[in-house]
Amino acid sequence: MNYVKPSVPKGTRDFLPEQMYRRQFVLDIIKSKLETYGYEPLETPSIEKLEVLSGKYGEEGEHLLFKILKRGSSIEKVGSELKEYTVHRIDELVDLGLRYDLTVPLSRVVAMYQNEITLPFKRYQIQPVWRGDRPQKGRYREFFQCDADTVGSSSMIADAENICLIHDILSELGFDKFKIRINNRKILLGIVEYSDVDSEKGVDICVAIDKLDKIGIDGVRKELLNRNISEAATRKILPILEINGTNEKILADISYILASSAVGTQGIEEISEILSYMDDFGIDKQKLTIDLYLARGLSYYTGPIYESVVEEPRIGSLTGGGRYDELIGLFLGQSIPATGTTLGIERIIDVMTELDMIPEIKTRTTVLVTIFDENTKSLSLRIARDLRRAGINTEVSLNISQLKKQFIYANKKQIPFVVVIGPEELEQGAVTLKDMISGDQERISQDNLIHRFISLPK
RNA sequence: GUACGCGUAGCUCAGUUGGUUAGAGCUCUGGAUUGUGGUUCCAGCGGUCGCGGGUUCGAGUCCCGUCGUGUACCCCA
Repeated sequence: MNYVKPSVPKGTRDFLPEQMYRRQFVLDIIKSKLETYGYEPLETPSIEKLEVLSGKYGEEGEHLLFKILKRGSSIEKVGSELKEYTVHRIDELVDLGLRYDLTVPLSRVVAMYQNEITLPFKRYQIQPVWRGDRPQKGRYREFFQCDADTVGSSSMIADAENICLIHDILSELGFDKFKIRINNRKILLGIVEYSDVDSEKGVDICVAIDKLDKIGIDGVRKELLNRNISEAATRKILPILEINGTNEKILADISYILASSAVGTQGIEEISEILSYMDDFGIDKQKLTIDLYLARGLSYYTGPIYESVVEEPRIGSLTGGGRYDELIGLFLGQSIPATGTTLGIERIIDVMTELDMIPEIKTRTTVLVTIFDENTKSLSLRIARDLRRAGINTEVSLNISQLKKQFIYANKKQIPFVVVIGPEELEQGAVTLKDMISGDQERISQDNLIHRFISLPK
């Protein structure tokens, strides 16, 4: 027989029940923490008009956008009427794209529903996004993100809250060796000003210095020169990357260097304001590091930026975010300040799995009610009904087979209790309850069965 | 887009300088045990060696191509 060899597209995955329990464990913690901060849920479509997505993610991001071919008559016209067809404009073939992140859809929503939304608007959103790059460790083409954003406030309290939220979530999930790296795009602008380079080269400088961790100071030097940054500018930039010490010292040093840059100075003030709020929120200072070379890729950030990393295993950042005061303006004509963070759900799950931080759950079913034969079937179903009405997660055997088979099933799924109702039990008005973990079993009255489970700890 | 690695049973893999009929563990099915799983023992099912071509008396093994997959770069969660 001919059959299709089953497979899923590159970089996508199925989540079987066992994996779903792991995901739910993580997501449940994240959701409840989000709600303690007053963030509210939002969902948006998987597909967006291309004009909404385009031009928001920089050149590289544009490249990774999944674009969707027109469908129905518009694409048939292209395919059927002509044997050969030259595409003159991309929008002849394509007018939609798959969601690339959750920030742009949020911005669109805010711009569209101004009358329904009360500012400041704090929302969270947990949905898949798509990127057309090559999968590798911790990278997929379809993956879930969780974003928490505050729209409509330029207060640094909002930024501090975001950072605090990340700290709380990572702690609650069981991470202790993580760092939150903080910087400010305004400081980076200040550095560009200070180095007397054309402002167009600013992006190149940021991309180069962002790699410090990976390629070291000499690597950055080469990278800068490769990107046609002058020797003189490079000499001014590199010493800034070597600033280290406590957060206070770093701020003092950089503010001395950038004293003549208004924007740089403002960036520094914002960071120290955030740090003071973090103190009020009771966040361990050891977890926060100011990294003057942190740039982050997305082009829409305008102010404080931050990401969190774990030392082991090396997998890149777990979360990333920042302030984007101009993005919503692209949909509105007037700017609305906003700041937010993205939690990389997949990476968090991958890391927690690797570090064995997620309890293994094979099933949430508490009890399997077996069926002995045709005569006892009805009673088994009634017992299952009673258990379910009492709120006990109950599975009932669907096939009448040897008890052995039914026990094997319970064992495989790690269902902790099995109820047997055979001819003897039927006659006595009893059931046999077996504890699959200890192996103990006892015969109890049908009335007592439910009480037995209700007294169990969940 | 660039570079490198890997494709052998459902899964994880072994397979010598190219040489008879391609192996193991796990899984699965049946039995030892017709009212009881997880341990043990016995038996069994399961392979176009990714695909196509080439070299050779002979290819799982060597060469070329192709597809899939993984890793690194770029970039990013």
